[in-house]
Amino acid sequence: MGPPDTLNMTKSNCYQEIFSVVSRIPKGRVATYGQVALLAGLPRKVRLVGYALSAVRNYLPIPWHRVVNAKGQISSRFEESPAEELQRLRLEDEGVIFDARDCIPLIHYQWHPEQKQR
DNA sequence: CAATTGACGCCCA
DNA sequence: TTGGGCGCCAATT
Repeated sequence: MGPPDTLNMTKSNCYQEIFSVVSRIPKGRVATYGQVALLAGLPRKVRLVGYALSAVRNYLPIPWHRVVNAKGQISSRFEESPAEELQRLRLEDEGVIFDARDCIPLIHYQWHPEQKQR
């Protein structure tokens, strides 16, 4: 079971695009699922983003924790998952502050890829 | 091959 | 303001 450093579980270009976008989110910033879908060129396939992220493995260098829903909250998994807690811890570790309603003020933390780094 | 399932987002009551 | 419902469509079973 060679731990692949490549996304060998990726079976489509959709996933590649999604992971590519997520990988560009800077530390300490967040992007919404809809935003990622848009940037990946998949305007209405918002749910596919969440689907793709669920396939991400821990050893893969993808900052999946920087993707939150449109309200700025950490999206609930199917069932209560430690991943949700981990996501919050990672974000706080990057300097993201949650408000009293467990929301991340997108007005302040949302990523704005002004110029595509090329 | 057909049905079900999502780590969502938007609309409307 | 908040909650419920529906649309999206690839992936999975």
